[in-house]
Amino acid sequence: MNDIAAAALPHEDVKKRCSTCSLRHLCLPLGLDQDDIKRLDEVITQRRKVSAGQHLFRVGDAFRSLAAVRAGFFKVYELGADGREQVTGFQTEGELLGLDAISGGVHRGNALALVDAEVCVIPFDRFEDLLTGLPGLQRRFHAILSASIVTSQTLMMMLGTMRAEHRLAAFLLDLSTRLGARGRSPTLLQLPMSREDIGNYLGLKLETVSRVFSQFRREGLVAVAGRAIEILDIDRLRALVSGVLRR
Amino acid sequence: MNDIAAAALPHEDVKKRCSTCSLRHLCLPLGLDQDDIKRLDEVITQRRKVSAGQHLFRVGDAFRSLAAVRAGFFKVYELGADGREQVTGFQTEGELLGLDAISGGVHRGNALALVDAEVCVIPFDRFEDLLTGLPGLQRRFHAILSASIVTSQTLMMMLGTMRAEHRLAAFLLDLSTRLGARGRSPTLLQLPMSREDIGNYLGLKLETVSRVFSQFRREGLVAVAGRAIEILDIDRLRALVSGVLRR
DNA sequence: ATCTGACCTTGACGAAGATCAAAACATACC
DNA sequence: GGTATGTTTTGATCTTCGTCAAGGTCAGAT
Repeated sequence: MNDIAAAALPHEDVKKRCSTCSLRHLCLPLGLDQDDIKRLDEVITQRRKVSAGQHLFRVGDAFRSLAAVRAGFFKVYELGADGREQVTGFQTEGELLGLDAISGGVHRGNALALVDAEVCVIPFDRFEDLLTGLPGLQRRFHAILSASIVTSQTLMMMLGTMRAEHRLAAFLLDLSTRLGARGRSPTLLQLPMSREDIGNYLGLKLETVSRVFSQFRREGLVAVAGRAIEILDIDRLRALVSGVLRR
Repeated sequence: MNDIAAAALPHEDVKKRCSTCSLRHLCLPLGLDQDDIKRLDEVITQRRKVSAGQHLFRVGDAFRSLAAVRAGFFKVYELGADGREQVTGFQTEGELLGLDAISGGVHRGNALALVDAEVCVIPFDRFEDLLTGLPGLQRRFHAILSASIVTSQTLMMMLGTMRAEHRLAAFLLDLSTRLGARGRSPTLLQLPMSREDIGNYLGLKLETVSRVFSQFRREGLVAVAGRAIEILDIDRLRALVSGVLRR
């Protein structure tokens, strides 16, 4: 292979650019102009595949890069002093992993691929350097960090004030919205996580999650077939979350 | 008054600079060199007093500035669709308010002064401009945002997995640490918030908070006199949180 | 085809914490 | 001082969810 051939971008690489990525309206590049995205392309050059059941990172791993989910689904969870597990989030396409490790330089959670997944690697040092020259990207990054705080607070609200049925309803609606924004069906959900993972995320036991699913099924809110969930009455689910329906 | 006199900084203003602020080792300036802090001083020029019982901002207020708590104590809380309240945090000296409003441009929570308080106003546009020229400050700001995510996740863990006594113990220890870092007694706590606020923060009812306080008192962990709390056995409190003491 | 293991559902029971109620206590205001 | 008002403590009871246990379903391995 001669130099010119080596310099030419193989087909693979073209697809790996933010500029042409199908997720660019959801991910980091949202709202940036073409020039800024080109600069991003120079920094985000690496992709990494993570098979289902594999960890992308674990607690204590040194933090060098953020990861943007390109495909698949991750769960991020922490282990308490005595082994209690708390799932802090489920991340999918266009969402960032590792934000909590920026302070401290060490990963605080474990990121496990629930299905075969792929992430774009964002070397953080180079990324921070890039930010100083690109005010648009800086604003976008701060917005992402801030949105991540908002997400946590919403979950805190759920854990602190809601009953089991409200939590599960809110969970399904959130998932529905996020999948819808990614061009998937907002009513036909193929859950990548187990009842136990859901319960852990919502502060419930898996039996309770299962019971509430059954209750929703009896009430005609959803159809349940294992991890395949169909939302049948989204308005009533919404009413449940906003507390209009007390029972 | 002549020009020179006008240009000279009145005594008041000298005290209002980050460079000389007694909280600079806790607040935004942490880890910055003198030159960077001087640049901060140019942007953070305004202070605002907030009396006990007053709001610094409310849900829906336009977001223009972050606020750094200079003195006093705030509670930040959100109201759910049906009026459920969830306290998302208690902020004191050196801590920032309004981070969750960066994305969205609108405040997500209500910030209420629990005692007479004062904040330094950080106009966000000018602050973001400043960041692009000061990599050190940028790193510090990202660390603060990231740390805020970590704090939320810690609380999520508490709400999701811990029992009432563990939550209250963790709350007291957190407060003790933060007050200690601010040169106050880490064992003699004067709580600025009501039992209801504490309960709301921890996902408990005020009666439960009161009962757990009484239980701790009977067990010799703390002395309780209304809102004045003395931690008597910090080691046992710590053991409780880390799950060593199951009962 | 059947065995195996992981995951899900359902039931019975118990415990933690919420709710309801009343009294004690503190604080500010006449 | 005495009264009104808000906060905290404590008790009795009820609800929700967790725990324990058994059985069912499904996919992949043998």
